[in-house]
This record gives sequence, C-alpha cells and structure tokens, in this order.
Amino acid sequence: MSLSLYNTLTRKKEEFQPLHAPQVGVYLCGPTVYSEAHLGNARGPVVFDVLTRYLRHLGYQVRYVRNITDVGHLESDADTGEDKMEKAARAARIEPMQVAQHFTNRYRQHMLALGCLPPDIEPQASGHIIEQVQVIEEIIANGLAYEVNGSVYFDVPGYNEQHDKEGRYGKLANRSIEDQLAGTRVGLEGQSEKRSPLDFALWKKASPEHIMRWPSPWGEGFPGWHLECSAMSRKYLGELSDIHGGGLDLMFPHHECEIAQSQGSHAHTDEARFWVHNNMITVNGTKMSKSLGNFVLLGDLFTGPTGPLAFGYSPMVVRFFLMQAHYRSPVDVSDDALQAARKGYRKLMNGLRLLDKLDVSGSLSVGSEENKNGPATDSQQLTAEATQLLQLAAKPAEFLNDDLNTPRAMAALFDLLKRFNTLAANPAALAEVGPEALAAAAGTYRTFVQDVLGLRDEPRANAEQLLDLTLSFYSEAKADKAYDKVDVIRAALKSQGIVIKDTKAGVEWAYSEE
RNA sequence: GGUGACGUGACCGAGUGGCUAGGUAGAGGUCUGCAAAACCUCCUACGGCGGUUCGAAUCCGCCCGUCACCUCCA
Repeated sequence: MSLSLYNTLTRKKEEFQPLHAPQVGVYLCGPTVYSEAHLGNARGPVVFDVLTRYLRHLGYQVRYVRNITDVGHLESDADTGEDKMEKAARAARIEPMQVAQHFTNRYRQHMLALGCLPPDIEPQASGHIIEQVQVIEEIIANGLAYEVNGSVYFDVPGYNEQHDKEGRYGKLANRSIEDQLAGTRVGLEGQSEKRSPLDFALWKKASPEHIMRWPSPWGEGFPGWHLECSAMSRKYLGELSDIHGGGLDLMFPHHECEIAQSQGSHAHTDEARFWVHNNMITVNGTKMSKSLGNFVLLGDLFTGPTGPLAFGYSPMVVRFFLMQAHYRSPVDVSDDALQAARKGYRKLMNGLRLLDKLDVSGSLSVGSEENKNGPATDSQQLTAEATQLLQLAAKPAEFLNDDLNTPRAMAALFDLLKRFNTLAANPAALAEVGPEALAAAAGTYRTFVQDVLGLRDEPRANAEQLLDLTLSFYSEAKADKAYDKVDVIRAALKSQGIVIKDTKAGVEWAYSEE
C-alpha cells in the first residue's frame, strides 16, 4: 500500500506519486515574521514535519522548503497603508530587518522545540526580490498584468479568459468570479488603480515614508502578498513541485493567487500537484487568530499559564496533542485535552523505556530487516503470537498511508504498546513470540514514535536534585563507614564527569576536570 | 448572500453500511510493605425527524445547532 493524500485541487484523496522519484519537493508557506508565533502557527509546521519525516521513512529524498516572509505585507490595501514589519519596527525603534531577524530566531527556536526538523531550504522573501520581479515580467509579457503608477496588478478577468482549459481563477477554492464580484464592495479605498476588484497586486509602489523598498522596472516598491511563494517555490522546487501546503485560511486568496501567478507566468503550471491544507486550531470552538486576540503564544504555552489555559505544557506534549487530531479536522485547545495528551505522551515514552529493558533481558539481536511498511511477515516459522504482534506492528504505516492519519497511527502504537506490556509481564508469552518478531515490532515502535512522529523523550527529572539525593546517600554511607557503597557512588558519579569533594563545610560536588 | 466543513460516550478525538479506534477520566479486580506502573473487567456514543436498505451513527432529504473562508491570518 502506498501513501495517499487529500488534494484540495481535486477534492479527493489521491495516491502520491513523486514527479521525479525518488526526489520529492515539498513547500510549506512559512510565517510572516513581524510578531511572536502562536499555537495556531505551529500546526502546519508540525503536520508538514510529520509528512516530510514519513516521506523520508518511505525512502524518498525530500527537499523541504519552508519560507520566511520578511517583506512586510501592508496592513490595509491602501497605497499609504503601513507595512506590518515597519509598524513593529517603529514601535520598537529598530530596523525592520531587526524585527524580522528577531522573530525569525524565535520562530526557529520554537519549531525546533516542537520537534520540527529544520527545513532543507528556508528562503527569505527579501532575498528573492529579483526572482519575484522576473515572475512579474513574465506575467506582463503574457499580457496578464498591467502597470499603474508604479504598481503592477494581476489581471484576473483577463487571466480567466485565457485559462478556461487549465482551470480558472477560483479553481482551488471552488469559487466563481461572478460570485466573487457579487460579494465585493466596489470602490474600496485604494482600489481605484485596479481594473477589477478581483485583481491583486504583484508589485506595489512604495510611498515616500515606506522604509522597506527595492528598485524595480516600475520604480521603487515592494512585492505583492502572494508572489514570494510562487517565485521561491519555483526557484528551489521547479516549475511544478510535488506538494505545496499551508493552513486552510491560506487557500483563498493566497494559494489561489499563487496558482494564477504560476499559470500566468512562463511556468504555466499549477505550481504544485498536491495542494494540502491543514485545519485550524480553535479555542472554545472559535478559530485562534491574531485578529480575534484569542491566541496562545508558543512561548507562553510552554511555560503557562496563559489565556484560556491554567497550566503550561511542554513542547512534546503540544506536539502529541496536535498529532492526536487528524490534520484536516479542527482541533480545540483546552486544559482537559492537553492534560490527557500529556499522560498519553508519557505513556508512549514509557514504552520506549520498556523496550530498552526487553531488549536487554531478552538479549535480542536487532538485526532483523523490516521493510518500509512495517516488519516482514512472510516467514513460515512464525508462531501465532509472533504473527499477531507483527500484524499490530504493520498498522501504524497503514494508517499514515491513509492521508497521514496520525490519530489512528498513534492508536495503533498504543495497541502495540499494550501488547509489549503484556509480554513483559509474561515470560512464557514472550518466549512464544520469539526474539525476531519482538525485535522487529520493537523497531517499528521506536521508529514510528521517534523518527516518524518525531516524539522525543523530555527528561523530567531535575539533575541537580538527583545529584543532591545521591550525595545524601553518600554522606550516610560514609557515616556508616560503608566504604564499599561509598566507592560505588564515587565511581558512578565519576563516570558522569562529576567528582565528590569532602570539604570541611560538608559534601560538595564539582565537574571533573580530567 | 456565495463556498466549504462539522455536530460521536464524562472530556479529547478517529472511523465505518453489519466486525461497535485510541488517549484521558470514573468503577471493580490482579499485582504490591506503601505507592506507582502495567494488565484484566465494566461504563459503549454517534444532534432531531423522515427515507433508502435484510441492516445506518455511517447513504439521501429536511430541520436545528456550531464553525471556517469570501479582508491580514497557519
């Protein structure tokens, strides 16, 4: 069985086949770095992290691109509107790029904490002005954009006349431009330059006070809101990439415009074969968003309490929580849900520890080969117990293949864990399973928990406190003149790079300087 | 108004035309110096009303309710 993904473009689950196997190009619309990231901003990166991890697990060579948008988009559509980045920079009295760098650094820290592997390429919009200008020139050459007063707009009605075969503007979001026009209030401020209200900016002329500006064939200005993703996706993944994703709220207009730009440029493609959208995070059933102010900043979430949450939750708990819902369903945050997630996460981690013990006590060889969809099950020698275990172990991959169903995959891992726990308490059954099947199943469990789902153990014990406890045992042993124990403790700590010092003031420790 | 989702047990959250995930919480039990963990058992639901069907929570229709997009948003 192979991976299938829900493609927004076709509104169907489709079997995933790379355009140029074994290479796979994945693009995720990254953050606009003018403010601190909130929980909602983390869902896409976590979903796409699991996706790219799984694609790699399947043996594909993935190039994962997640951009940083550091060209502030305008707060309003008006020509005089203030840039988000500029606004933040003015407030803090620093350079706009300092704002961008600051929040980029923070974003990377948070994503790393959440277990998201760094993207292979993390292009910045400001570093790709030339590429964006080139796309605009192509679109103009194709007669689908027009320049007005130093700004360039995409001609949506003109595009639709040319493109009824490849699909019109609105094909992704399933909207007709007639409906769009009917729902648009005409004569909004600053839209007078547009020929149609549906047209969108490819390049905006910078007003005199606008700080973030670049030269272009049309004068000094800055690129439009949707252009950077088209330009950078094309530069690093080619004119047509395998997968392009983002939050559901980016589907329209952002991704719709991207497709129009790519079709309207010399690329003449939908930019990506699979358009994948993750659903939103809600608070009490309402979307978490900046504008509604009901967001939970990641930094605050990790330390807590904040907003609707009475406690803090560690990054791995948050990751587990996010993966326990399917990516296309909305997920509601609450203390109850996160606390349940925390216990579940710890249970999964305890499973890893159990397997370490099982391996040692059973002196297992972990040499048995597993294929990418789980352990091999073709051996004739397998006992019924072993077969059953291997069948359980095949489930996680099966469920991830079905549109990345992480909740079911996790449920399968819990089933597997229950089996491990039972076996651990029952030597006879363990023997019945045999070392090969056990090793294979254990390998699957480890691989899926750690490498595919990306859950790592978060040490909860405080090392200093454990050390203090050890030192108190040391002191006791010394007082009892139980020197054999004393020596054992000394040696154990030494192996950890720590030496015990008996001073006049009492027992102390220091890092070994050897 | 247009488009698209969704309403599942105490909570979170999968899924499916019949075999009734999983996590958390609760009850009982095994184990146990205490405790924890683990395991076993129990609590077993699909908004309402019709229809299709041998059979629907799952398909269809209507109704009620919630949400999202159509403006920046992951």
